[in-house]
Formats: sequence, C-alpha cells, structure tokens
Amino acid sequence: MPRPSATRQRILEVARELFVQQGVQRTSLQAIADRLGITKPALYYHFSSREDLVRSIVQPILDEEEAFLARQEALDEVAPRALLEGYFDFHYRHRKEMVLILSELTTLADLGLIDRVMDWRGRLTKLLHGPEPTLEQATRAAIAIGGLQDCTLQFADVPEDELRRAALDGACAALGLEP
Amino acid sequence: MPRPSATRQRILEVARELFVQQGVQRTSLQAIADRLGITKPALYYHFSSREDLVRSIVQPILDEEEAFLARQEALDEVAPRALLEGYFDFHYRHRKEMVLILSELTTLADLGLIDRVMDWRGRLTKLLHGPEPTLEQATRAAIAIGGLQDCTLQFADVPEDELRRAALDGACAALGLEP
DNA sequence: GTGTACTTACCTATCGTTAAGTAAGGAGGC
DNA sequence: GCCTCCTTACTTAACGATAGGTAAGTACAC
Repeated sequence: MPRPSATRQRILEVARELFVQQGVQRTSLQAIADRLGITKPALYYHFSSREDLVRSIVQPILDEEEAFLARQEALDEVAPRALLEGYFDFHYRHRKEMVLILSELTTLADLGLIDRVMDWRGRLTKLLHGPEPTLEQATRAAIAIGGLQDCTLQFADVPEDELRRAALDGACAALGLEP
Repeated sequence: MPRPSATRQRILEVARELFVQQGVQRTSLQAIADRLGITKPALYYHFSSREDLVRSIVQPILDEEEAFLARQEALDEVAPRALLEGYFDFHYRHRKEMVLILSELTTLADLGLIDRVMDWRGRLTKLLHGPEPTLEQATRAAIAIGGLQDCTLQFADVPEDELRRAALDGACAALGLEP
C-alpha cells in the first residue's frame, strides 16, 4: 500500500521546507538528509538525482497550472472574472512553493521554467483579450495577472476569502472591468 | 586619473551579461574570465572577492531606488501618478539588471535583498495610501507596483514612451485613479 | 534467501580563493 | 642614456572546501 513510501514523503516535505527557507540552490542534499536524521545516499534510494528530487516538488504544480490553462482554453467563451478567480485560487493554494518557483527562475532554468512562465502569461493574455491584443490590453493583462500573483505572495497570511475579494477587485479594476 | 580602469569596466560588462543570461549563481568566475580571455585570478586583481563583483553591479541600482524613495518621502504631498512615473522610469532604465535582482532573490539574500524589496513595497504603499492602509488599498498598491515592474520586464523591447503610457494608465486604473 | 531500506566509505569535479612569480612600463637619480 | 625601483596587470599552480554521486556492505522483514 505505501507506494508513495513514508520516507519519500518526509524527504519531500523537508526539502520543500528548506527550499522555501533558503532557496533551492543553497540547499544541499546533506542538509536535507541531516534534518531527517538519515544519510545522503539514502536520498538516492528514493530519488535518482538531485534534479529528480527538485522536479518531484515543482512538476506537479506546473502540471496543475498547465491543466488549468488547457481547461480554460477549451471553453467556448471565457468569463474574465472566473478566469482570474481560478488563477488566484491556484496561486493561493501553492503560494509557498510559488515563492520558490518565481524567485529562482534562473536556478530552475533546467526545467524550462522561464519559457514556461512566459508562455502562461501569453496564453492568459490571449484568453482575456483575444489572439492579438493591443499594447494597452497586454499591459492591463500583465498588471492583473502579475498583481494577483504578487498578492498571494505578499499577503500570504491574510485570510483567503478577504484577500481573494480584495485582490480580484483590484485585478478587475486594472482590466477596466466593473466589479 | 582613469580610476575605473578599462579592464574593470569590461569585467563588469561581461559579468552583467552572463548574470542576466544564466543567473548569478550559475555563472562562475571561470566563465567570466574565459569570455574575457583572461585568467580567473586576474579578476581578483580588480575585485576583492566574487561577492564584491556581484555587489559592484547590484549596489548602485539599489542605492538609486533607495534615493528615489527618500526623495519622495521628503515631499510634503505625493502625487500618485508622479510617484508611479518615477518608479516606472527607474525600473525601465534598469530592466536588464532587474530581471537578475528579482529572479534571484534567494541567491542574493546575502545582500539583504528580500527584506529590501519588501521594505520598498511597504514604503511605496505608505506613500500611496498613508501609514495604515486597508487591505483593499494594500492590494491595489501591490498590483499597481508589481504590475509596473512586470511590464518593464515583460515588454522590454517596446518603445519606452508607448509602454510608459500604457503601463501607467493600467497601474492608475488598478489604484482606482482616473487617467 | 531474497528484496527493501538503508549506512559507511569513497570518488570526482568544481568552486572560490590565495601564493608566488613575471613582463611591461613609467619615475627619478646620475 | 642608462640603471634602479616601484607599480600595474596580469599568469601559473595549487589549496581547501563542498557538492553531487556511487560502490559495496548490512540489518531486518517476509
């Protein structure tokens, strides 16, 4: 039954914690092993490499965002507010790991992160303003999208429902939509 | 008289370029030296340490932002639009290096970057909405401030005046100001 | 006794950094 | 004009630390 073995889960938890605290690049396998009271090679029993460990943490989140976007793109018509709501919820849920992803774009370049994040923004803009947005529309979208992201990171300890309403109203205002 | 020696300047240029391309942490002194056709220890003739080199690139920009904020805080009354304009101009001017600073917050944690950036946002919010902003005001400010930043990074090749107007209008809309 | 979940011990590469040496060139005395 | 002295701007060589990674062995469960 314990396919995802207990130790593997504990490794992931500790790694996540240390990555968020001190950054991915600055966290050694030794430090992770020490914190768990096991040895470094033990990590290699559960993960084939350091990159594999990092990817195991980041990848599911990337996949989730990818799936969210695909779902929105499959709709006949997007409701901007609903789109932003989904985007906010996703980011709020993963705000801890998002700090890591966004503040270490270059470190995580191996995962194609930079292109990925840029691609998402482009697709979100397209969903909001069609395939060929004007500069005005593109900047509005960038502000709304980036703003939502920033809010989840900057106000990480504000109760979700309060923050959600405030952040979404702000994003809609940036887009020029009435709340 | 040429205190800032030519070689020192060339080192700074190449380092900046590589840092932006592949990140600070992922750029070794060896790579910088190779690109210049000199040896690694030659770098130590011009800089006392790797950190000194990094700081020489980043510090002037941080000081400039600090000075900008101090100037705004010294005013009797801030005009929001003017504040945002100054903030945009600063970020546009340094957009290349800003990628580096913002996407490597944890790597550059030694320079106190994270606290610094957070402190700036707090002070900007205070300038826009007074010493005790509501959550609504704080999120609006976060969206406007982060949005301007994002625009300079994301639309780095758009002509400055066009981008400036579009981005500032968007930021003002987020704040609920008429353009 | 076979597979699982490790440990001990070690390898190798790379990094920042330092020590020591050297070629080129200008300054100043004679 | 030439020699000496010092500085500038490097090079060659090597050091110590740390990182990711591996080979081989071990304790325990079934």
